[in-house]
Amino acid sequence: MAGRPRKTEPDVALAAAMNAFWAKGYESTSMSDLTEATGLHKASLYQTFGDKHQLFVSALKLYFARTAKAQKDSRNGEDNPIEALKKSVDTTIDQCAEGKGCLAVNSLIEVAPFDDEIDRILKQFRQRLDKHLASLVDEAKQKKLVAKSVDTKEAVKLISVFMHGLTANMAAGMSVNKARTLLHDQLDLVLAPRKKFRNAKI
Amino acid sequence: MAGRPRKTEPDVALAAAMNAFWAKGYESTSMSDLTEATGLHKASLYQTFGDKHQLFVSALKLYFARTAKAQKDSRNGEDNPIEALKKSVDTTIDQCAEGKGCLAVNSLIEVAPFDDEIDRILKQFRQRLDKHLASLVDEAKQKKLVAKSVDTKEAVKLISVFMHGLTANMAAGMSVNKARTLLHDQLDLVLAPRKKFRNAKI
DNA sequence: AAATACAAATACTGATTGGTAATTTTTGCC
DNA sequence: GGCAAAAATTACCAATCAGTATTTGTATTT
Repeated sequence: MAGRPRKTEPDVALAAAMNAFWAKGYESTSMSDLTEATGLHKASLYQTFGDKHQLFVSALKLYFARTAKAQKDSRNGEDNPIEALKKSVDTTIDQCAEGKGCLAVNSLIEVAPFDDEIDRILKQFRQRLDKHLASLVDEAKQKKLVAKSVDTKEAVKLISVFMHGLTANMAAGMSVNKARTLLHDQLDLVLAPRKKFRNAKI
Repeated sequence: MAGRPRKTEPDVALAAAMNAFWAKGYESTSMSDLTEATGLHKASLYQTFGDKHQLFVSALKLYFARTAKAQKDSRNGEDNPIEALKKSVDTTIDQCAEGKGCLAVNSLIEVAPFDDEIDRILKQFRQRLDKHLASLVDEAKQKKLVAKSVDTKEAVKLISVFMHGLTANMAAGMSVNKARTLLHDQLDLVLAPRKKFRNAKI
């Protein structure tokens, strides 16, 4: 019933592995990188988490759990759904600082195209985030903070795709400030009603 | 002065290598993948292009040369700068079809963070594309197709970052049609003048 | 104290990686 | 035909990869 005590709790090791994958991507993170990051020996990692791919799946799921929690928290004590939306996307941006980008977007490009399981997980993740944004936009429409002429689904897609682009740029060094400024411009554009410019033939 | 004839011209082999990197990324494309793609043996590749990294640099530069040419061509016989801009970004989207995404954006995430040379090349590339878009926006403003209240630099950034997001999604399977629709929505939003919604506290 | 349970740690595997050295083949020129 | 140039080809290298089998160490339970 008892045995040698763990030197590191599995969830702590998993968080460390997640950060390693986040920093270097899936392929480039070797098992030896992971042992260094977690402090666990290779054999222990296999014992605890299965192979490298299973470990990556677990790391992704942890990332999503944390992100989802951050999203929920950003709603706390915030009546204005627009402000809540702003806080929500801002925390996402903050999370991508230090040249790491977003683990989900990084994986979207690096591994999803060749890995059905990861592709499925990421798709589900994006859907959940989009749903969250959509509910905030809808609430804003109900409270007349956003014109009802704004198409919720379109608006959400324009925001989330833009954020994917931002995190891609942040992975390559775009500053948090620059990203936040652009994101706010985009929000302003998407959520404000617009009139067509009379000469524009777009 | 003469020797055994090449079985494949270097530029043909380079194009094949570029496609291989495009399809699988830098790390995941092994030398053996490259020999298969180019038809050249490993030693010949090293002889002709240097090591894997130099070959990747050459492949990136080819990608940029082709993209730049496509941009220029999209201007041919097009008076309206807005239409030219649309054609220009549309060709970029077309190029990213079939789940490959954009080689530049893929590399931005996968290799730029750990490779100063690639980072430099990609940065230069983005600057050149942004400049091209900016000149079209400016021309549109001069011809009163776009309101002069539109900030050119901001507009360009909102378009190009959005496109990065689009190509990331296309790498993971977003259809060309969906991407094009969203991109046109974004262009419409960015280039049309806007009025603030009175209740919006964004 | 002995048995049991469980994790750490070491040592190892075969396959694949990027990269080279040596050799063979095919051409043009004298 | 023979020489020289250049590319193709084969054979090879050390290092690293993901993954595993085995042993050692440390706790609880009886």
